[in-house]
Amino acid sequence: MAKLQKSIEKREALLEATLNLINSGGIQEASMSKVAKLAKVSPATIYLYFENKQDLINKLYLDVKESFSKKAFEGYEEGLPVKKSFEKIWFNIANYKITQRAEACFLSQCDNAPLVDMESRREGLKHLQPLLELWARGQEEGIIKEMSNYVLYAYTIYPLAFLTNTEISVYCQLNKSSLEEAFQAAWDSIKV
Amino acid sequence: MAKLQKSIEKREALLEATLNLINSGGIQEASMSKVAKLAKVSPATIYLYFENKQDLINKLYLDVKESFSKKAFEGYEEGLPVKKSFEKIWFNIANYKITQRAEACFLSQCDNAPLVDMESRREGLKHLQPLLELWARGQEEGIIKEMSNYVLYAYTIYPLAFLTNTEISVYCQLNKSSLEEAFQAAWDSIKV
Amino acid sequence: MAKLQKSIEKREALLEATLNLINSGGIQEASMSKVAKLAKVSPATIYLYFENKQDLINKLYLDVKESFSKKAFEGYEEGLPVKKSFEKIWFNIANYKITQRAEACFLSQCDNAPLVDMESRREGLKHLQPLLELWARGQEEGIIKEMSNYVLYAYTIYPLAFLTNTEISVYCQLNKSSLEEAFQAAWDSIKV
Amino acid sequence: MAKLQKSIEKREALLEATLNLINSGGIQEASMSKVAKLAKVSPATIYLYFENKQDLINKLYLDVKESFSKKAFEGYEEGLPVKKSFEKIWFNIANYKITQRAEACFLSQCDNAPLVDMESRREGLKHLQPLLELWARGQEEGIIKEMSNYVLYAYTIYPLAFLTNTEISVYCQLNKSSLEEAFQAAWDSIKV
DNA sequence: TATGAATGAGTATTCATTCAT
DNA sequence: AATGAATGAATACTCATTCAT
Repeated sequence: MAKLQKSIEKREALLEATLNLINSGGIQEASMSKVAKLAKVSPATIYLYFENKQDLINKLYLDVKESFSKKAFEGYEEGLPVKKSFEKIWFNIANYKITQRAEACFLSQCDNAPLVDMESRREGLKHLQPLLELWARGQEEGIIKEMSNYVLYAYTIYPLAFLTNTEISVYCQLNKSSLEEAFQAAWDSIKV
Repeated sequence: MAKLQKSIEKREALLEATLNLINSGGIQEASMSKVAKLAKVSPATIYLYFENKQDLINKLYLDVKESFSKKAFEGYEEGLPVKKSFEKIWFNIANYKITQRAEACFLSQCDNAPLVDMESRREGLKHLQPLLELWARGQEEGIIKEMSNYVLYAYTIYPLAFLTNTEISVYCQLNKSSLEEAFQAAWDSIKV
Repeated sequence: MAKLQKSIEKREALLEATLNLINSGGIQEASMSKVAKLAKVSPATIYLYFENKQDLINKLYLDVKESFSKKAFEGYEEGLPVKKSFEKIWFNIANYKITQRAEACFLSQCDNAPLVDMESRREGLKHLQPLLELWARGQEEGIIKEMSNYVLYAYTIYPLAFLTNTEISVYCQLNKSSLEEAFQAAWDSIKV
Repeated sequence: MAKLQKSIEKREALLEATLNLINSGGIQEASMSKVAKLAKVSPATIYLYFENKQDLINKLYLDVKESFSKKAFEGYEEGLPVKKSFEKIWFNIANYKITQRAEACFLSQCDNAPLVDMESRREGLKHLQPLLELWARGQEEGIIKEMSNYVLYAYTIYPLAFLTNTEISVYCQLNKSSLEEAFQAAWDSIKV
């Protein structure tokens, strides 16, 4: 009860502290003692919750990745037409990236720098499965180009990482209309 | 002469060593002494060529960014039609990312993690100017959608980073036909 | 009863765990948490049975020393002739060192490194009293050289520590005949 | 010259500091930072001279072992009669153990606790070769009992470790006559 | 009695940087 | 211009011990 609750809270405080530190200064700034200080625990306490630094980062990655996918497929039902479904998912993701900027940036960092180990990476990829299936259906129906999943992803989802990037978002704020624009570009790139 | 030449070579050896170390293990693996060892100089020598570690990385970034832009606009002439020109530049970039994978990955890492300071980042962006002008021309001519440069970039150039990514490229090798496919997607996303 | 029994068992499990850890890796490997884990209790539990780490080691020393002396004087009766008695004790000790190698090695470690505090050391020495008295008798009878107890010990009992040492025993296995040999050497060194 | 000299002195200061710390409190008291402080250098400096802590201790062991053997065989000539030669070596060793008590105790600690790795141990044993050869000669001549080297060592050299032990030497000071006594015991134990 | 969680002080080691030569 | 040696401060991680339950 109270104890378990506190334990969970501490774990989450540690993950959050790590996320924030990595986000603002890269791993180089996310030393275990800084993480501890920010989470208001002793350095030794971290090791009650995580095996070591790599484990802490891996777990953070999986944690964030899961929260991301939950949002991504929120309200998604398999029965709807492909474009409608895709639109739903795309906006879900865009929304996540805009509102949970810290998490989104962290994921980008993980995708482009060797922060996370291969196994966690592979684990993290699984979450996308429903989207891949949707694309397959679109291709069967002749709506979506016959391109590999990687290319489809590169032209529809990946660009969002750029647009919601901390640096970029300063100059290029995504409002409702520019978001519609971006979706149109995404769809145009893959639709037949 | 010989002396100056040697000096230049040493500087380049240092930059290359840094690039390789960062690429294979992130900044965490690129300690000054490792850089020195890999470049076969004394740690103290690095400080004759660079102010400090941050400066070394900034200079490396600018260096790579410049080599990248040189390739990107190689053979590009302003007179040609917009699509032809864009195609030229796009394939140049794709080519660079495929053949100079190390450099490309390093740039991705810099774009997504706080390795490089803001000033260098801004400096690095300048190189894209000709492409932005080309897009402006395309928009005047009514060929390219009226979207911000950021969006145009996100849907045409940025996806290449994903497709040539070390991890991804294992599963998704870009041969001639899939590259054509990818270009088509890029163009479809921004053409009117 | 059952409860007391369990308590005693736990104490012994702790002592045994400590012995094994120290034996295989020195005190450096015998951290309180490792001891706890090996004895299958919580670290905090150790402090119910022992004041602190030093106390744990002291108590272990005294414990082992006592078990050692029990064996050493097993079957020893004061009435028998000096040589016979000495032989009995010597073989008792040799036997202990061979069969209880772990305990023997631990004692050697304690005798040569500052693991145990002075008081426990002094306490441990008391157990030898009967042997010292036997020697005194031997000297009175003119059978044993008039040397200090320390020298007598050094040439009769102490060598056994070397011969049963973990490292040495690999190369030099003590069988019945070599044991006889060794006893002869011991006796020759002190007999008049 | 001056530089090399200073370097050698620093290395020796480190070895000496380690020796003293281990001697007075065991390895547990010989932390790298304490060693550094006692040797009046920065902790980082240790790593310019030794790979890591284990290496530091191994090197110290070999160093001391070498100085020990040098003394042990000082003035020893192969031509002399076996007993004379043995006497020479025995008193050399006794002398070393009495005058260089710190070194002697350290060696004892190494022989009885897992401080030093196996390879260094093996390396250290080589130094005894001349003594083993002397014994072999004594056995050929029918002067020394046909016992294994280990037993011969256990009854002649090893007892010295006990007698010169820090604790023991307080109660049992080895003066000239008691030393003669001890030698006699050693010889009696192995002579035919 | 017994514990899991917690911790400040400590561990071995590496860091970016400087300095005498 | 170039270096090897040096370092204080930092690194990830572990320790012996305590405490609320």
